[in-house]
Amino acid sequence: MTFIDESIQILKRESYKITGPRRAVLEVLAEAEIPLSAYDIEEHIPENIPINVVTIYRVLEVFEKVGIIHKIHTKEGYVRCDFEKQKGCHSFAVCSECGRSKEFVQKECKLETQLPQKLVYKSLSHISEISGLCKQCA
Amino acid sequence: MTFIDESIQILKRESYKITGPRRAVLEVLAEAEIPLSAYDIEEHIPENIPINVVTIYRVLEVFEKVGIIHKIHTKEGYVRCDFEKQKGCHSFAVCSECGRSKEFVQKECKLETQLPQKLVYKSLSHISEISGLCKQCA
DNA sequence: TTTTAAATATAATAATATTGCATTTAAAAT
DNA sequence: ATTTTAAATGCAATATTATTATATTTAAAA
Ligand SMILES: [Mn+2]
Ligand SMILES: [Mn+2]
Ligand SMILES: [Zn+2]
Ligand SMILES: [Zn+2]
Repeated sequence: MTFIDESIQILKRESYKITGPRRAVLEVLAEAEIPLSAYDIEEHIPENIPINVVTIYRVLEVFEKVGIIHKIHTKEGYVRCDFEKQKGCHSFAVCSECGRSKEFVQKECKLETQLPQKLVYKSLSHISEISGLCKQCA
Repeated sequence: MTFIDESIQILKRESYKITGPRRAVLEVLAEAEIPLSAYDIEEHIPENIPINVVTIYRVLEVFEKVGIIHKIHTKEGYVRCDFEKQKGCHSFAVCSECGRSKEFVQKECKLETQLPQKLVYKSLSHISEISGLCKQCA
């Protein structure tokens, strides 16, 4: 199952329409090697079928909501979800130089359980990103 | 030792000048309850001694570099460092509603050691933020 | 007090994000 | 197939956030 096919399946299940702009953004993200911003994506869309950047912002909002993309905070961009790692903690290793990133699952994520009780935050979600140099940039 | 005094000490040790704008930003951050952006900080500076927002950007850059503030990625703002927790992993619990955040140390942060070897990222640093609702917002 | 590199202010520009509204369209209903 | 309609998009305007270049000021050392 490809990223695009699985994403379309999820969008349909969540009652979102499969539109040209959404397909186009999926195709860009499917090929991307690094996190992309809305404007980055706009630049990667084929010139013959341009898509307004406002639409891209709205598409990304939906994609993130249904869980087919992740925001990489240390690079201010989005990457496709690695669906094989869907069950875990959605942690990322991000190259501080070029931005290449890989999702990985922590066998035993103690983060939420180690949250001191006195902070009284009722945990809802968490992000973990490790920055470093990838093979190419090292 | 207050946040301001300890920060000034660190800035001097790193050979940065102690200027009016830097003191003013320290004072704002010392009082802040939530992460503040450069423009947020500008608004909190006393009207009689306004500071250009460009300067605030540059001040924040220095402050982050010397380790007296942290960027909260889930809220796009900065908070003062809790120096008592300097040795740990600089993890944060952040209220998704109001932004109130608290630094905390994971007794045993396995994040970097659990990074799969095949990712070949040579780890340099990492961020961990837990989102949830604080006492007031819950 | 003088000197000087560092820091700041100002102005301009760039980059990123949001809003309201008219128009188009995917998908369901007929 | 055709019609229907809520959802999605395009467009224009605006808002917000961030960066750059350069002249001026200033903290701290000499
Ligand atoms: Mn994931
Ligand atoms: Mn810290
Ligand atoms: Zn790299
Ligand atoms: Zn709160």
